[in-house]
Amino acid sequence: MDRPVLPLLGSPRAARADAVRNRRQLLATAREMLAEQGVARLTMDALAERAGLGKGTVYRRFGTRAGIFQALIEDDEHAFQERVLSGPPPLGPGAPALDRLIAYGRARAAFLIEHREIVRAAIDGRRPVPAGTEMRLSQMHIRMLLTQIPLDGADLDILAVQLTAALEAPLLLYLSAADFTDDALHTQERTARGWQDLVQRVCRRP
Amino acid sequence: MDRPVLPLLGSPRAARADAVRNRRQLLATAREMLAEQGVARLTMDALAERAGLGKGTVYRRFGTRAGIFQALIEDDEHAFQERVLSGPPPLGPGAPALDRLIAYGRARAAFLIEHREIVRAAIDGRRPVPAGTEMRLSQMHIRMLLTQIPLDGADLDILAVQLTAALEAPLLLYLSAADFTDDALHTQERTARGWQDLVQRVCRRP
DNA sequence: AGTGTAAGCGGACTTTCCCCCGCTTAATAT
DNA sequence: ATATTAAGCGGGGGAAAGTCCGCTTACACT
Repeated sequence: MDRPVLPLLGSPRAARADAVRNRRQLLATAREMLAEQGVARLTMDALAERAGLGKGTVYRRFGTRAGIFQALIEDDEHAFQERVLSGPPPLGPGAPALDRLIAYGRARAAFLIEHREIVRAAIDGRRPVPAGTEMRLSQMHIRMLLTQIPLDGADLDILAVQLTAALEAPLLLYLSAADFTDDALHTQERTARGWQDLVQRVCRRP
Repeated sequence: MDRPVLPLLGSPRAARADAVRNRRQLLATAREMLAEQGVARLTMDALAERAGLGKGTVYRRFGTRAGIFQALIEDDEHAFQERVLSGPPPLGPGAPALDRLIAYGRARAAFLIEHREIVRAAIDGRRPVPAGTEMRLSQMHIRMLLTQIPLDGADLDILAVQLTAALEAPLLLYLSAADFTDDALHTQERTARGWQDLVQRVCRRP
């Protein structure tokens, strides 16, 4: 019997059990090594060996070294998105869109500072401002909120990209600089205030 | 190009002739290889060999692989900054600050698209080099223009960082995506319009 | 259960980045 | 001119990223 030529959308194939297991194992091991030895010691070879797997498997699962850190962040990001999508206002639904936008910036700044070690490692090897998938979620959320605010004649797609970058830029700049330790909270707060000021300016009517 | 070192405050020493010569030689060779063989073939070893110099010299001059691309951009950037600082209005001095800001965004977008190949290579770099120098100039200029616009109670440093990132984000996002070729001008124009809209919103009075 | 097959796995191999450090040389002082 | 010295130079080498491809195995369909 001929097998279906095109699998229907969303069912290309179930992920194999060993693949899922190995992915989990690698992420867990990566977190251990990160906590114990810091970012620098987390090499692909060391990770593979400590996880008891082959190097090829690490690459199959994450593609690049930066991919590991992105995966780690996305992992944590799930809980964060949960709060954003269905938590209490003003972050979650129920508050005016502008308030949610401001709250989102504040929460996002806190999130990035809280995970600064991993974030730093993730941007260390890749794109400066737009940093992969994590940013895509931010962008989508911001765009969604923007649709609920009257902004005559604005290009929402561009505006969402601009605002997402504007939100993260001060933090990424800070994290890119070497030796951040003490004034993290100060940067976080200043970023949050700057964000609030920016979106209020952008969204107010003339 | 001469090194952009500030000779003002107690210059410790003049740059050595051979150092300057080698730097020029390396940049020229890098441009050749870039044009002939594309980005991927431009390795530190290959560059050194073709330039007839040692690997150590390449590393000494540019620090990292990404540093080469940054140096190439800065080279071109010099002419650009010339126009910005002392060219005709509205880009150069003489026009209202808001108009200059808008003109700057448009010119910057054109510049980045024009040099898209190199910019892309610089983005792909592995590690942050001395600093994102290219961006710093943008930031300083934008901040300078902002001081000439009444913006009550804004944190100018943060705002400059935010706007710089907002300006470049759409372009960098586009350049990060693989296979850009045809719709470059479209992206450029859309970015320029988006920038104009953004700064007008930010700078208008309530 | 048996079987076909696509996906996953592993680890040796290649590439290339970046560091190191003894030797050389240009700029300056005597 | 000669001596001094700090900066520059070179290329070997370690280390880690990323690739390749034959072997293995989980899953789906009889």
